[in-house]
Amino acid sequence: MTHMSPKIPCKQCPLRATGAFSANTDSEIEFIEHMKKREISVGAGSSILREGDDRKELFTLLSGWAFRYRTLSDGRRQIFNFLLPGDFIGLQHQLDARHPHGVETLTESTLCVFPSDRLWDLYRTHPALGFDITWLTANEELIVDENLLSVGRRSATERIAMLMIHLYKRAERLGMVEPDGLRLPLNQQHIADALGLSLVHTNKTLKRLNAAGLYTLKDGRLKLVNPAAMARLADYYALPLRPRPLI
Amino acid sequence: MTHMSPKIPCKQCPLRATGAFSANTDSEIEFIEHMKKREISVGAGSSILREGDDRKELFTLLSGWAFRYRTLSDGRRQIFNFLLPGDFIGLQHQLDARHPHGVETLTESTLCVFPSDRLWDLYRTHPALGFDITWLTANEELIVDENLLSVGRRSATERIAMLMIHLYKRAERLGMVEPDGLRLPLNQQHIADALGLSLVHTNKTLKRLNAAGLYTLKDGRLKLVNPAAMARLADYYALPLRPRPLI
DNA sequence: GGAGGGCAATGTAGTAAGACATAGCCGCGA
DNA sequence: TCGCGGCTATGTCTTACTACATTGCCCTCC
Repeated sequence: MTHMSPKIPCKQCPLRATGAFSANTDSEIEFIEHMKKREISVGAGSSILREGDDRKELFTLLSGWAFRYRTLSDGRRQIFNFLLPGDFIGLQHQLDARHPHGVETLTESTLCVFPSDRLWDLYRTHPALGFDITWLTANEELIVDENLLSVGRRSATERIAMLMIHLYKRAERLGMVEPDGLRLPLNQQHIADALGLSLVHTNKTLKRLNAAGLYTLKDGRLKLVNPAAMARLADYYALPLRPRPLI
Repeated sequence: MTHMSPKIPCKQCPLRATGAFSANTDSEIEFIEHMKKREISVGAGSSILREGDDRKELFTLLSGWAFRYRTLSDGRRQIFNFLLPGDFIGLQHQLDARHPHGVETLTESTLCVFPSDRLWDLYRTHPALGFDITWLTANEELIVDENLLSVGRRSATERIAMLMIHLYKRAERLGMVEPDGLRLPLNQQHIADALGLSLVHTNKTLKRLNAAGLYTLKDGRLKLVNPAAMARLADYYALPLRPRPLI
């Protein structure tokens, strides 16, 4: 399932070509490339990190979709966030001997793997990269805040509208939206677990939103028919599009 | 309401005396002290940051309680987290021109104020402090994750149990628990807004937990009668007690 | 071609939680 | 001493959401 891939040189990183990420100096990119231990490719539904793991590694999702979650001891699961290319994984690990959450892929994915014991070197020799890592962490927190607002205070309909528009915008920025829509690899159980809803209620609410003509979903391709109405429904406020760091 | 206080030298910071925080070198403490622009004291219910603010400042809560929240345009409010002494405020601001959330005090509080344009200097000249800031950010995210798990997947009873034990443990670590219990400056509306519940339902659930003998709350003093039962109810997992950074 | 698994759709019934209204308590200030 | 505002308490009614059960569709695998 998991296997090593030939290591793509960071200088030719396909993500950097999208324009969504901020530039780095040659020295910084060399450092990242040197720190990058290997690259792995995994299938859909693979576990990258398990809850309670003590693996000391950091990852950058290079391609594919994944999600971060945690389960209660009786099996109830909450998805914290969905991960898209460029997202950084594993920092929480610094806080505890074990990983507080799990990470699982939704599609075939490739990931860059970094040993976490090089992290301190990174801060010491390239403070700008250290700053970038803080940025990425703060950004992740911002998204979780937003999800908490959804789950805590939005209705089921609003939550789904919010999730759709939010994922759509994030993917759009990475150039993942194609003419026939966005390939959305979530099933209804994922949506339910991300939004704190039951599977059945998610299904019914999705149908209602669909019947209202707000979106179409054919063969896993999502199209927002009326993004403005969707955004209004969700009380969505878009952050300005600025290049973001990439490690 | 807000007024400047005489600046406490960081070396004699009362928080450092609690033992809950990790040590810093003299040079680091000098840098922090130099970066600290001023100190402010505010009353209970003061707004430190408003949603949408464009103030470019960072804060450390030196004493008192506060909370971080956001409101939807129709007024529904979600509290993301409660802030205790030592918590760092304002980093999200780096991501956008405006502050995505508000911060309000629950008690009289004092805060250290740092200009955010010194932040880059901090990373450059004291990488270990940069690392600490990442740590604090990741830690905040961890707590929000936990809250999202509560609001998304725990029952009302479990949510309240979780909130109580979580706040209790955090406060305990800072030496804020006194023989007659912990001074808890939240009202039921705060609890409701943090847990995604209505005020009425919060009230009834509190009463039930109280009747079950799990806690007592007299004159704002919280005591956990049976912390183990509370923890079991909440499926609570405590992070190991390690010293944490302080800026 | 049939069995089986993963997923969406739908009906029914039950319940946890919300909405609304009201009342009591307490501290505070005029 | 009275009224007022902030907070907790409680009752009743409603509903959004969950739990459970079933059906149907589309794959894939033998």
